[in-house]
Amino acid sequence: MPELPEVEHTRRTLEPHLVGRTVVAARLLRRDIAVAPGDPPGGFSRSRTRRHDAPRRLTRADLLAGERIARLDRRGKQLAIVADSGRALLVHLGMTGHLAWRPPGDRAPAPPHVHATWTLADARGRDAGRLIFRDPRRFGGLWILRSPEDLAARWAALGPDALTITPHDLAARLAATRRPIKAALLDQSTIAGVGNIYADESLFLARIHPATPADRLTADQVAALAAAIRQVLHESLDAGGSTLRDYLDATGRAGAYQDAHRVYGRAGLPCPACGTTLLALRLGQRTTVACPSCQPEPRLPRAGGRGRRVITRR
DNA sequence: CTGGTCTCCTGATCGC
DNA sequence: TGCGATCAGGAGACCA
Repeated sequence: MPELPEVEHTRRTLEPHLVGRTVVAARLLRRDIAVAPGDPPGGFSRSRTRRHDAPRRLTRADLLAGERIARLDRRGKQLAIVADSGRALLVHLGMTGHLAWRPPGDRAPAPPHVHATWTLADARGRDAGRLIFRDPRRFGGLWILRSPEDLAARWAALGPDALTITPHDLAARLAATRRPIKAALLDQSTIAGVGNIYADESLFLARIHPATPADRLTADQVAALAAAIRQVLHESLDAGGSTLRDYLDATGRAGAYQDAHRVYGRAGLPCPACGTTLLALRLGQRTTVACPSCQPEPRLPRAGGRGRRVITRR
């Protein structure tokens, strides 16, 4: 669900309620949403072949119980809750994950699919509410990190953050791959934070066809794309993110950027720039919407004289 | 190595 | 109204 703007907006709405607070109790209601050091890659329950591996035991401190929260960091779509001790919890929201802060004395019944909760206290030990992690579809999860080095190691696998991407950095990443630009943008090791919505929105603004091989973009196109990515992400952040179905920030408010989408979810409707009917394509297993007029198909030399269609119309 | 496909899971929506 | 098929904002595993 959430891409960079939604995660960053969650971070900002969570920050005043978490930083400086102490976790007095943590509850993990489903062990299989947490990944600890020593668990198989991706989590003990997330790999079919290793499904039956025994989970490692978790300590109270692994879930930050007894720890004071120093700050909230974000890289791409990942949010890190970092304690004074250097321990951290890395949160992936996946498609339907949600972090919510509930005030002290909140009596609302717990919704279904809550997988973890943290009880907070302020510096004087008074009740400071609770943090709740909910994720119906369970594509998200928690990564337990025991040191700043653990966090640095995980983030080393991510590309540069999309919110501040420069043409220079983007060009370097894109030159290394022949995949369609849309697929490259969705790969978090290329650039961190762009998902299906903002990939389509950025490519439209930059007037680039989503099937264009990444290494064939001109310098001008890469510069336009970097600017478009930053623009779209900032616009969305200013609007509190996009709420298609599930997304709410940490205080329960929906975003408004879905009303400003130029192409995402608008196949069959007129292009906002030229009026041509927007087309839906299937690219990298993901629905992709583009304007056939504003984003013309790249002219490619046919390797060996045999053309191969990269795009399938739906 | 690279890049394409499958899969994990729940729930909303649509067509019949 | 009921029911099955299809589709979702992500990303790791697996395969050629």
